Amino acid sequence: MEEIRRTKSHGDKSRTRRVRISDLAQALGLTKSTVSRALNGYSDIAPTTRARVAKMAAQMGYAPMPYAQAVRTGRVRALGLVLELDAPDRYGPFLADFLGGITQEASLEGWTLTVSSSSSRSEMEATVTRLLQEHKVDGFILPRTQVDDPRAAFLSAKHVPFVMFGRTDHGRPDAGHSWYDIDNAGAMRAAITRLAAMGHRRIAFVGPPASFNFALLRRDGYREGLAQAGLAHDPVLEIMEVAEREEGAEAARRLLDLPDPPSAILYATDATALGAYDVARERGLEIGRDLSLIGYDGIPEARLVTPPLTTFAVDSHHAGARLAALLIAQLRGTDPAELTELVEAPLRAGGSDGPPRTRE
Amino acid sequence: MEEIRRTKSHGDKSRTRRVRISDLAQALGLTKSTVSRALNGYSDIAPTTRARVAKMAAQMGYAPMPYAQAVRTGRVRALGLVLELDAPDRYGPFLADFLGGITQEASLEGWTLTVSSSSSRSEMEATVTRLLQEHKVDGFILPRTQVDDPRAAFLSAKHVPFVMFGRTDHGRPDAGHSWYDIDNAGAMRAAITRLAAMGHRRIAFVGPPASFNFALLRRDGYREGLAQAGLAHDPVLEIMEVAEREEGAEAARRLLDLPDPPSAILYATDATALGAYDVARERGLEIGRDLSLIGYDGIPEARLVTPPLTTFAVDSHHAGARLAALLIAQLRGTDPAELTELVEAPLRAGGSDGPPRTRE
DNA sequence: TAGGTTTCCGAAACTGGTTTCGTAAAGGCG
DNA sequence: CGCCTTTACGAAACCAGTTTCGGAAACCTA
Repeated sequence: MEEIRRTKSHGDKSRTRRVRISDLAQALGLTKSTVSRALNGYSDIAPTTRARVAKMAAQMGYAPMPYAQAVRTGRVRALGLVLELDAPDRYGPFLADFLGGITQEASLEGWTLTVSSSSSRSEMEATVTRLLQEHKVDGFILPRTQVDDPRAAFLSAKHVPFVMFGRTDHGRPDAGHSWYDIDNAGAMRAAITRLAAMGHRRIAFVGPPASFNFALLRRDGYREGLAQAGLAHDPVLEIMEVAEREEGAEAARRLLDLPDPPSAILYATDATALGAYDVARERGLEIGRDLSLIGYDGIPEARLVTPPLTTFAVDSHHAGARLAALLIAQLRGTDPAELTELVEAPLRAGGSDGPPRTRE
Repeated sequence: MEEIRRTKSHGDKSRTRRVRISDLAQALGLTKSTVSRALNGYSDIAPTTRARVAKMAAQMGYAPMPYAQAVRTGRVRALGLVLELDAPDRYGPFLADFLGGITQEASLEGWTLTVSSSSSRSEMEATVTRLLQEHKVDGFILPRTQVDDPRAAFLSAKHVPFVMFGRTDHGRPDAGHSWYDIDNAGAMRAAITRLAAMGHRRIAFVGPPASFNFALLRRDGYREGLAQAGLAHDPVLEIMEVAEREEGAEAARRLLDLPDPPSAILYATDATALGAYDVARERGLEIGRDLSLIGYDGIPEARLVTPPLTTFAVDSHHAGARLAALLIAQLRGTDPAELTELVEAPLRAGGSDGPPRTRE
């Protein structure tokens, strides 16, 4: 660390000086305390004065410096996001959209996003603690909520506002947290309903490792869909622990080699569903006729295969935007228990599903 | 906007009060000005006093509040990153690693990362301007540098420190900017050298649209590699404008249907190289024997195919970390012209390349 | 019209730091 | 040993805001 001589060179502050609240006050013939209260909506300012101040502020391009405000208020208008580096799929191709959604929404309200990362729980706690201690963020967005999420417990204990992407406990009454979630089970039910309406009677399901919360939710939706459609649940047609494209292909081979193979396969993720395309090519099966497929996620590649994969298009951008909006509302005083949103993932029909070829 | 009554409720500040510089000063029997100067390395503090202060600060867990410092210094120890939402590939699977690299390095130095996004140039300028005006960041990291990048020009004009991922002008003397880059051309040369050493004489190249800067760089590397190996450059073997897996497959078909087909194909991106696997399966070709392939990027999926794709593993995490380090160094006063780094992408050998099958 | 309220603004304290400036004490020199 | 520098710290101003408090003027009411 280099020594600092008595007179520290200050860098050239040649950029035109920004307008401060005192400049604004002087221009208006008021004191800065009045201007501050006018701008912050205090009730002891005359409406006419408030309007004058607002107008002049806009005219002079005045914008308060959040850091200076933070010294007094403790709020910096910054949202925090902690990425988990040990996430096996690196958040796939969705991270950019997700971040875009958060930042665009935050930007509209004059907030910003501070991101950090951690590769273990202890590191996460250290990171969060530092961000809070340094007053760099006002609240957190938690992606990838798990059942009984340690982050939620940690932040709750510290009375730090946060919103979760995904609910921690399903069915049970909420713990008063704020969340945004996509109806995974509902999408799977809708897929089964769709396939059953087309005439499919044996529909298989291929899902990710059961350690993922969403894997269980989607599997439950599959089973519920079968029940709704009046179809029996055959355990042979349900394969879990499938994460990669190649594993998805392997699952398809096993299913098609059954004595009574399914006519349709519902994949819990697009990435694994693409493996079925490889198998279809191997075996000369026409997807959408000989074998129907439906995926989930809406990854870009799903549109590019032939025929395009029918899937549920998760809108990461929208998720990010809503999460930001929910957190900002909470930071402005809304009760977190009121800030919950459950949305449906819309179906994006490709050509990968159709009526089963009638056996003759 | 709701009215604020005269006495604003302040939220429950029940969390134990943080130690302030004045607490520290009192505990030491010094004034806060002395403590501040001791902590910031001023030369007019006795070494013994400095040590005493440092020790007590550690003991009491004192950490200055960056926002309060910022009011006076104008520096907030925050790096800015502007994502471009219109990037066609959404930064692929690399964004999480890249962000992880930046934030981990920044965190070590006590800095944080503020990200924002834009979907057009004017939006980018507005976003950057707001971040600067609000003093939310001290400098920027620019991903995806293009030739003659408008962002660099914009920030230069405002005298805002920044580092670029990728050089703007190659060959020409630098404009005094700071950058980090991966030697694209060098990797392609190395690939050709490797294939030539294995005995390949006709090596094709499949590259992305020429509007991408890196596409041209990699193509140049291919050509240089051929020249170094003493091989002729056959324009028929060079296919550009290929971005997706399916297009990569199509390119492979065209090349293999030539009267004198190549024995090896160098793909500028892994995603497109995977298309050649589909073609090999179609035609019963054994990859690594009948057809050699080398890719570039090191995407996760490249390890999972059979045989694994030989590729150049770009280390996004490292790139992020180094960019953060370069920017922080610049913000601490180092001349940006001295802060440049060119790294090689290391080869990650799979089994997709080998000696050509001898024609008989 | 006197007396009590309200309304509305200014003055000043405050936030948590940094930096300038002044000066007492210690050290160097002849 | 006296004078001139250094050394090392304290006092106070400062940064850009917010918030508390007090009081003059305007508004009611009787």
